[in-house]
Amino acid sequence: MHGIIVNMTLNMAAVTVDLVLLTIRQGALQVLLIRRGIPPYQDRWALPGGFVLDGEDLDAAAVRELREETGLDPQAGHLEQLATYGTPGRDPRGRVVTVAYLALLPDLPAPTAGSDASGAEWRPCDVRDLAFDHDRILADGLERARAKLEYTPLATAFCPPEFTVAQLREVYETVWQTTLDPRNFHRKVTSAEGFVEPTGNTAIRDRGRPAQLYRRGPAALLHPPLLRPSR
Amino acid sequence: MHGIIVNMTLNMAAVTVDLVLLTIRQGALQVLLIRRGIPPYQDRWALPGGFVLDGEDLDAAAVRELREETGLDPQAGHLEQLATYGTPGRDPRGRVVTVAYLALLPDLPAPTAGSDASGAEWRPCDVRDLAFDHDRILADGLERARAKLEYTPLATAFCPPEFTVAQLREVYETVWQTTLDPRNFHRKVTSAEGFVEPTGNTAIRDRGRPAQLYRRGPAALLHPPLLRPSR
DNA sequence: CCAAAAGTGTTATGGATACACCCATGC
DNA sequence: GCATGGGTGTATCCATAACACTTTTGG
Repeated sequence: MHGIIVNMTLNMAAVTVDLVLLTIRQGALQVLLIRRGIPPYQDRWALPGGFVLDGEDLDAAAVRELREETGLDPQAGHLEQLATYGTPGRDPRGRVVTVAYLALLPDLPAPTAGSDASGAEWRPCDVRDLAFDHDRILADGLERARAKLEYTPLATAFCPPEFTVAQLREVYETVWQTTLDPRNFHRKVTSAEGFVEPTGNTAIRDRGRPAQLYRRGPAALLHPPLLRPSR
Repeated sequence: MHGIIVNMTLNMAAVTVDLVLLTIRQGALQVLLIRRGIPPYQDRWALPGGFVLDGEDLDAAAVRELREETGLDPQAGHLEQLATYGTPGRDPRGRVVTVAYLALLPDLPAPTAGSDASGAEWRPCDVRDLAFDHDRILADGLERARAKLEYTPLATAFCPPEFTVAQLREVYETVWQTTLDPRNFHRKVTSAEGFVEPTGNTAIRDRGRPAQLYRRGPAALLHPPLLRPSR
């Protein structure tokens, strides 16, 4: 049994979590990035992340990093494991295996308040030339987010606790880079079982008819799904 | 820079890959398991797996383990990363982070031929009480497989190079534990762009009309998808 | 009244289901 | 011919897309 432990030490790696934190700000899908202050990849943008601590679960490490970077609870949005990246040489300092997590978050009222890492910034999600293999991780996260909006109610994770159907539609339009018919969208959303629940309140508007406010419903899957056009 | 390496050593973990190898044998969905010969979990069934070698990519480690266990190329079926499990204490010997892979494989003509691990056996996929957290990993793999049959052509990964529509239907019926209308299934499969291609050959049958043989088509996604009944 | 945005009704279309029916083989 | 499984045609239903239309507000 102890022989196994000795063997293990031959194949050890540092384990990190990296976060793809997505939000919708200024009408665009944005990702939280850190400007690296030290080599390797000094002065380059990178996904926030850090080491998994001794005795810490992977999910817990992701939640901790999320809190440190945004001050948010995962409850306010959505956090899930994305994929794991461990190609030798992905980190020039040695063997580092990183477990990437994807988070969908509402636009923060306090912009990056409580942020541990000064130098964190929301950037449009079409950035390139990130540090390490973070271009690839970001691309995988974006594709996962786009796909999940189809068959889950996770678009609500981008919204504040109360939101209008139009706000929810803007989420879909922003993430998918399309336009959707407001009338048909309204019907689909309000008739999909457990997607949204009316709060009874109405939104105040500059002009036009006030909109009903909704909160996220209990459904985990959308029936029927909302499919991307042109597929 | 070297200071970082020193910090890293505080958070090192052994990294393994574990495989959820699924196939359809004797009309049932089965998973390849190993009977453990040593502690911990001696004499318990476990998913096959092993350490990621020095300088070896995660995917490469999964492919290597697949070859060692089944003698198969991933090309014969389908292999993809499933998820990563690193809860402290999941392995009593120390901190072990495992990257799980999911493979869908045709029924092997040579039963476990070329297998490195004697003691490997195909078992019905409803087994319980596996070693470590392998119950959970297997459950995640099964759910992933069931979901993927809906919107990808991966059911063909369970089939030999040439197969009939009825064989393909049996895959769906076995994985989803339902029955499907043979007539409607035939139409959906043959009309879904790029799902299957006729080879021109026909299958020899004991009785009844001979069936056309097909091979897998080039499509990566099914349009339209094949949805599970009763959702 | 007008503009603007929310929300409803209506029709046409395409996929899914259910099932009647025909086809090709072994016996 | 008969049994058996492969494969096609067709009616009905339901979700969608397109869009005319009504409602509710601010100015």
